[in-house]
Amino acid sequence: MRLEAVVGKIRGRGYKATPQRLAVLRALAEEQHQSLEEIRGRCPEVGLVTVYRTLDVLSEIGVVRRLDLGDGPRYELAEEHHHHLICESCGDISEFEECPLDLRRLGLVDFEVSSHSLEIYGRCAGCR
Amino acid sequence: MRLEAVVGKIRGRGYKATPQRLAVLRALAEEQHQSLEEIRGRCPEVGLVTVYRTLDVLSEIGVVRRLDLGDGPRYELAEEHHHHLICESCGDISEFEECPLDLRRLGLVDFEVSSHSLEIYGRCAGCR
DNA sequence: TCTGTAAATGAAAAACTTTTTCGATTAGAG
DNA sequence: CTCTAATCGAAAAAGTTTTTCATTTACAGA
Repeated sequence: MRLEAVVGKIRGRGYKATPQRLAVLRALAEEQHQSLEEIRGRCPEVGLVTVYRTLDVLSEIGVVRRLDLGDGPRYELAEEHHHHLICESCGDISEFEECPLDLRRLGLVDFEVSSHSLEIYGRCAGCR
Repeated sequence: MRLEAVVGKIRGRGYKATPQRLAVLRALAEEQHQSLEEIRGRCPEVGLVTVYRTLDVLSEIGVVRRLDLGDGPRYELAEEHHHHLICESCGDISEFEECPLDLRRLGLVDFEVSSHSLEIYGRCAGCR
């Protein structure tokens, strides 16, 4: 999703497209699954509180996804659906798009699924 | 896993089976995926710091699993492999054992999988 | 383009959560 | 029964996130 489109989404929800929000968005676009400090490092001109608030707003409108991969919260642009592969040895996080999930197999008759998350833990090639 | 077996595991790793640890274990046995405060409420005689330390020890020896389901850390006895169904409306968490996952489909040639977690979010029957 | 106003910002403080420190206590091996 | 390393609890420290509030600003409407 281009920045322009996100700006439209922000305004459409009655929020303002401030320079700070754009700076955070640009920071998020540089790399997926960043911690708060990593994001901050990419837009040091934005105050800490504003980064927190911006991530809240962007999550609320569905532009950002908050992750919990075991080591504190991480954030990423919610572009395409994907999952994470986490190396427990070096901490490296990578992504994969294929979703090896067959929800029909579960037979969730009374539950209306809106999303799911899948994380795979193990040792990456480099660490083996 | 019976309490007795866990005690053996604790001692086998060089840790001591203290009354506080047993109290935390009993609290964990009462309900899955509890928050720290819920656990504390079930064993108020154990100091806060000791609960944290006990959860660390029990996680280290594989008796406890720490979860991140979006609302702060939760802990549960790592008995059988299972996943979570989270209602985004009322916050209710339930479990399911069937694992609708086919890891072979992913073709993770260089990654040695040790575990995985899967969470399904949506609206439960009662909230629809 | 200008204006008015609700929304947003930043800094400081508050509120929470988790970890560290350290002196006192205790499980459990011998 | 004794001894000692492990553990405990309370207080303090450290770290994280939220709230408060006075000031600034985006942007809709004139």
